[in-house]
Amino acid sequence: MQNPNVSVDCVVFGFDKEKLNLLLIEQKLADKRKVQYALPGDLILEEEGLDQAASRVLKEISGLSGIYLKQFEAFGDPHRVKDIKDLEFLQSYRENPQARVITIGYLALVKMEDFAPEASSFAEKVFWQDIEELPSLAFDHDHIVECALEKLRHDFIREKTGFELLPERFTLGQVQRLYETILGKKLDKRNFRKKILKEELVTATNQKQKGVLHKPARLYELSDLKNGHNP
Amino acid sequence: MQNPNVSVDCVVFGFDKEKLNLLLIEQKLADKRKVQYALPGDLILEEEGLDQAASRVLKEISGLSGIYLKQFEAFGDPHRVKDIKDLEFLQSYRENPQARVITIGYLALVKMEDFAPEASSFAEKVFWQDIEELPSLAFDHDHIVECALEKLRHDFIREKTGFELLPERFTLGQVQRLYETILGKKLDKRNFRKKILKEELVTATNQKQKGVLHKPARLYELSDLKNGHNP
DNA sequence: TCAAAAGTGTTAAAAGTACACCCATGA
DNA sequence: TCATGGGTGTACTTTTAACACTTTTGA
Repeated sequence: MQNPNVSVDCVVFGFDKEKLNLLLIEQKLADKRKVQYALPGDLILEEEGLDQAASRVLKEISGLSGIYLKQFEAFGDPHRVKDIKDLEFLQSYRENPQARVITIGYLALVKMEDFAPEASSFAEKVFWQDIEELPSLAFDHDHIVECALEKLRHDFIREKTGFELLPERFTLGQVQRLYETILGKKLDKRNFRKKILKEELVTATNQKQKGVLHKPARLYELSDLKNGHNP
Repeated sequence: MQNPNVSVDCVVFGFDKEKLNLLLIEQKLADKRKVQYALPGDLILEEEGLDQAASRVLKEISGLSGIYLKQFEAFGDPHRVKDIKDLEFLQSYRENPQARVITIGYLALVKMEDFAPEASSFAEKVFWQDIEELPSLAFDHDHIVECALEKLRHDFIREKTGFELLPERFTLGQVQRLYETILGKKLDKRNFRKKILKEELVTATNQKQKGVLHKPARLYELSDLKNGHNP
């Protein structure tokens, strides 16, 4: 049974070696000529925890599972539903379409290639969207995404996290590009390398890249240390 | 009209020049021989935002207003209500005593002397309690308080906040004791002074303490800078 | 004259920042 | 032979951490 007043919304960022993308759904609307984009999210069930709800909802809507979602903020503006389109959508899919809903925002960051979303439930489509080119979203989802991005960058800087976005073996250049993508700014190559090697989160292997049209880079892997305590 | 599923709980820390205290209520129970302590908190109203609800609830229960409350986390374990006493309490004060409630935690830090709480609503008493000697609390409030403390310390370290806890004019020793109280550890006097003076958040006055039984300290006040953009 | 907190500098280590050239590869 | 990203070191600045003695007051 659904709780009519509390939902979760999942802000799932995907990294594809170059850009940050956001997982969005296209809502199924009665009038097929209209389109509306939104975050994957839905009401929680009476008997589940919030974290659990976030995982379930994400899976039901997009097919994605095994993603570590972290709660980041609750949104409870009484007028979160801003648009006539939002109301139409709610009328199709909610027992109490006019009930006030407080939503709990969840955040994740994944390797895009590992997750191929497939639409189901009330999602017509599910897809990755470059965050530089986001469309306007339903409800207050624009605002939720903004808050999530801020939180992501803030956390990224101080936790030594994010290596799970890289392939099993990776070059330091790839790591640097990951950091640059997420933080949205350029970093100095030599200083970056010095720092990351000192932290000993990565270990050099004897392998090198092949088939690249430049000097092949040494491949690294996660140190055992770091491999141990990922969330 | 109350929303049966969403509440706010306020974790209000008070600083009294020496110790950190927590604002607690003693719940009114039908059986007067039983006592139960809890955070000030209640269901939100259908037409109010979350921040608004937190302020209202705190005021209704404790009489305190004008406190800057910041959301820090949502708690939604389906079995948050752990105790028979909790149920008794809910039966007295809630229309749907068995409804599942998700609560949004709010955090504040104030100068204790500025706020003299007065119990009303379902609070028998409201009082400041030294956080070193907290009793066990109702629902999952122990857990909420733990999370709040962690958040408080984390934020305190990096935002240059907390000066609002000091008197209008204060000594650097007082500032240091404030930091030590909140962070829960000793700091080096010389390094602390160097740092705080460099940041230029405080300005020396020509006044000195009087009537103290040691060398009187110079008094400082907030710089105009800092006075401007407090939340 | 004593107790109690105020006040004050130096040094060493660590961390951060800026910066420019050669290298190995496949096309 | 060229375009491309890989790879490397040094000098400077800033930040942090450790540490001990003298001063002023009221009791």
